[in-house]
Amino acid sequence: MGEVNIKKLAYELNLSAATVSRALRDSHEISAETKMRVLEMAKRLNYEPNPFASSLRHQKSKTIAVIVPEIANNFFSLAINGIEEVARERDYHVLIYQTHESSKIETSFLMRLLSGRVDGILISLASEAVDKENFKEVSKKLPIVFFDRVHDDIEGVKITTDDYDSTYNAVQHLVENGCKRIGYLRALDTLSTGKKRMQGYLDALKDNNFPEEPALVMIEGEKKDQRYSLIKSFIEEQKPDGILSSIEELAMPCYYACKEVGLNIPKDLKLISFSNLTHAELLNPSLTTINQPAFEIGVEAAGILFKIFNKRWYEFNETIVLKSNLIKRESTRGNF
Amino acid sequence: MGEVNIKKLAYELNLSAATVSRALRDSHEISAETKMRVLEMAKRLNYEPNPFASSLRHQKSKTIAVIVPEIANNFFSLAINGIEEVARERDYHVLIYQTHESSKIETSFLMRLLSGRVDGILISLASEAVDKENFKEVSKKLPIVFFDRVHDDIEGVKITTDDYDSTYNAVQHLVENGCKRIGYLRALDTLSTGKKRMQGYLDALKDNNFPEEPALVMIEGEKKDQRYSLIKSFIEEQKPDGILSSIEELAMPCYYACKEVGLNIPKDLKLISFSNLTHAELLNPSLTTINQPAFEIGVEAAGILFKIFNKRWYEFNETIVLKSNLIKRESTRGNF
DNA sequence: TTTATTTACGTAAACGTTTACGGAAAAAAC
DNA sequence: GTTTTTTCCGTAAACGTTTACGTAAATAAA
Repeated sequence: MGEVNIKKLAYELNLSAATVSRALRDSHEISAETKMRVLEMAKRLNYEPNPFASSLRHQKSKTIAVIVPEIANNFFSLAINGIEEVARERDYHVLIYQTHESSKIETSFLMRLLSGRVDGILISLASEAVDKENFKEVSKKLPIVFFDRVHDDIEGVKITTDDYDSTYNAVQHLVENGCKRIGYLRALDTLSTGKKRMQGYLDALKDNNFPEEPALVMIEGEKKDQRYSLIKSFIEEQKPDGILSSIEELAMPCYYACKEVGLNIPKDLKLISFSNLTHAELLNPSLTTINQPAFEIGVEAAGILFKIFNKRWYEFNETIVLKSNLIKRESTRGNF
Repeated sequence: MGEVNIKKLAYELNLSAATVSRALRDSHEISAETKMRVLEMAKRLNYEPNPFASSLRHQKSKTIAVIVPEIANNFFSLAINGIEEVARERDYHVLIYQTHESSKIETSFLMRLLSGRVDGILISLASEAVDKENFKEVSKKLPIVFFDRVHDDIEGVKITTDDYDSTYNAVQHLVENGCKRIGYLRALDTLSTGKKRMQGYLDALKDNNFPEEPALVMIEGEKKDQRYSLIKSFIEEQKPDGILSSIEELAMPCYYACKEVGLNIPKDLKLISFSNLTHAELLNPSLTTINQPAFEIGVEAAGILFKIFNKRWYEFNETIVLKSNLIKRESTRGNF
């Protein structure tokens, strides 16, 4: 720990600790000359205030927590990027936690954060079913902002994208390009994020007078290593001519599966997916994506959290919806 | 802040705060029965110890800082993933900071961390020239572990990959596949990480009796938005038949540039790059990569930091070198 | 001149936790 | 039965910072 503290400064300057403290915080009850002296000495001795003493006294930490399912994910790492930038501007610190989609881990993080270690939480929910009571408990004591992965049953401030419109428009795009059997790779189905994406898909089908066909919706199993084989048999059995994937992680295996099965994208099968892959353009074929403004979501989420800090936060209950971009590329090109 | 603290617990239990504290830490001088009572009450009242009070008292934070150039980067996000997992196992918290390659920001973070906010630092250096004195200053007070982006002139514990061998072998691979003019996209040249990569390239050329040709080394400019045009003119003017890129960010523009210029990868130009792209396999053509074990680097770096916590850390001065993988794919396939 | 106000600083308590020290009671040793 | 040891708990101080309160001196108002 830094050995130079306020007492040391005070001693060197022949002042009281109180005066030094006030001088450092530019209090009006300290003379300009004294302030000068204190500032200089502080600089000379490389004084850094002890954050724990401050936090203990102030009951605030100048720290926020970010809880996400995974860090190593194009969407979340971009969102964290945005969050970090906003936090840095305000001299806040960012703690980071990943749940690996486990609501048990998620809950344990939340409970630990009730200690006051952070002034607020930014969270993107794990896909596992959540305990709503928990969030009520936490949000009574701490401002929480939910982003992207949200749940309708949990009250609070939320930043999302236009999930329903995104899938609706994506299906529309597939229909326009001649798809007759549009499969949906479903994920996040415990969250409203997932439900809305699903609903957009369903409604678009209905509006195009497509028959209802539950088998065309592939539901992800428990284990990630089954994804590939699941998708492969889905393609072989259901023979879709278009696939809309609700997450990037399910779209990539489609490439491999199609190669394996001998299907050409987009000639035999058109593919479109939510994705924040930087180089979707360079894939073979380039992937038509629903691109979420991940960085902006992070900026927005952090921004609103700081707004909340300055007001009585429980008055907030809005949901901010940012628009995703449908970027049309080769994987959905041409008609059959 | 959590309203229930040790004093409250003590009051409810008719005990002193000291006894409660000791009971919670399972001290031997508290009877089994009292411990039970305390634990129960703590659970019932949802007691969470105030971390700032503890930290203030203990002079340690149970927190580590991770400083990286960018979070939204395949390599760094994976490394952070590894770090977070190790930290979680030990009930440590992870603060995250990004420098955007600016050594000024980097320094400012380091200085702020001297306050004792963290028990140790994991850092991957910004590519801008660094002030070594700064690090000496910091590392006198705080354990630092450097990973991947390291600097020989800065003493300390380091986790790197076999940068020299990686580029050496990559060049060898290009030579074996018939390349005669092998260009190098240089980056990180202020760091030993970059220097070693460069040296591996140079030595491999020499060992293959290639003439020295400085023009074949493209040096990155200041601005990132110039990358594409720089690379394009590099390819047009130097007409390399093989390119080795020292970072992923310089390899991707090659794809676009080749398309623009009308060169076929790998027929006209073979490409190989350091990269942690998850789906390098799916690029068009799939990219031959030098894949760094990013996750493991994170795990290793965090692991050694925790080892240091338990010993007198300034006795450590090792460099741990993990092996990268050369994954051969289409972008270097075939002979001319 | 007297009184009121302002300026500039010091004293001491508080934030919540931990721990050195002390001590009463119980248990063990003599 | 006395002494020593052990068990179990309380008191109080400390970590470094902040701030309510107090106050002496300087200035302004009367």
